[in-house]
Amino acid sequence: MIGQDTAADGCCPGLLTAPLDEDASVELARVFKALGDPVRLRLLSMIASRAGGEVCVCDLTPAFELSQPTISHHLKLLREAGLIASERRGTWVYYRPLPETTDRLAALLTRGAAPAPAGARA
Amino acid sequence: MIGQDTAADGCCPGLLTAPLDEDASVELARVFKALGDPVRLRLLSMIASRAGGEVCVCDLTPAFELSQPTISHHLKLLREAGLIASERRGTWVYYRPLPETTDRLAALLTRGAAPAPAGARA
DNA sequence: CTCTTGTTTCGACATACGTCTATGTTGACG
DNA sequence: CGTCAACATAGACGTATGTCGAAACAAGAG
Repeated sequence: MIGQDTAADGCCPGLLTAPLDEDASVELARVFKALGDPVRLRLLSMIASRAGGEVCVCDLTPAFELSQPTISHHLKLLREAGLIASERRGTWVYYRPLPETTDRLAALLTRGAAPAPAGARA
Repeated sequence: MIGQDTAADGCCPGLLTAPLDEDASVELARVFKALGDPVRLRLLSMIASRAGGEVCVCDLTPAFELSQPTISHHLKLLREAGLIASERRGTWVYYRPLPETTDRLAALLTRGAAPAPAGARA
């Protein structure tokens, strides 16, 4: 839901080398804003550290002193930012990381990155 | 102003491999929150693209359709997040990037980074 | 079908955030 | 000293965000 298909993305040259297009800044800010909360940061971290497997909400909730709806709300924001994905299996919902998005951010924040040389838009 | 000297930082193992300490998440969220606004993202981008030199506010303000105090406010947030630094020279104030912070973020978002193998704290 | 458990959605509310105008502060120049 | 220009700060205002409790939804068990 970020910029996987927005052609005017300007994602690749990196944030630190070119002045960053206005549309791109809006898209990008959406993702950074999703990371701009301690709870969401910890949630993402907990989910991503299980790089192969998934985590169900029932495992995440007790780690915080917050109500279950609040955790669910934060997970929704992370999902809408394209940072995680969810899948329901039986009674439980399992969350897993979407590394492409964090990879993209890491590349953007890396100096002189220019990660995708030729039109590697996919 | 982020975590250059907070010992309980946990900055190094990377966000995606270990569950991320609670204090660290607060510090880190502060930086991401600073990036979670299109205007600040563009400001940082404009400043960082002058990697060697500086930019004065008078060059930044006209690029946006916002009042000068608003730009000043955003610059202050970026400064408090440790992403940029400012220096007054005569009438003008020049801003320059602080790459250490963005480097740190990039490392945190990189999978399997683990840049500091053994207890390389500081 | 009903009941129980896990999860999401819905309103409501307090606080934080982005923006503005007005005012201060700092330095250059007569 | 007075005035002007560049930035910063202060206060105000509307909107967004984080949180909750209550209710709705989904799926398995009896």
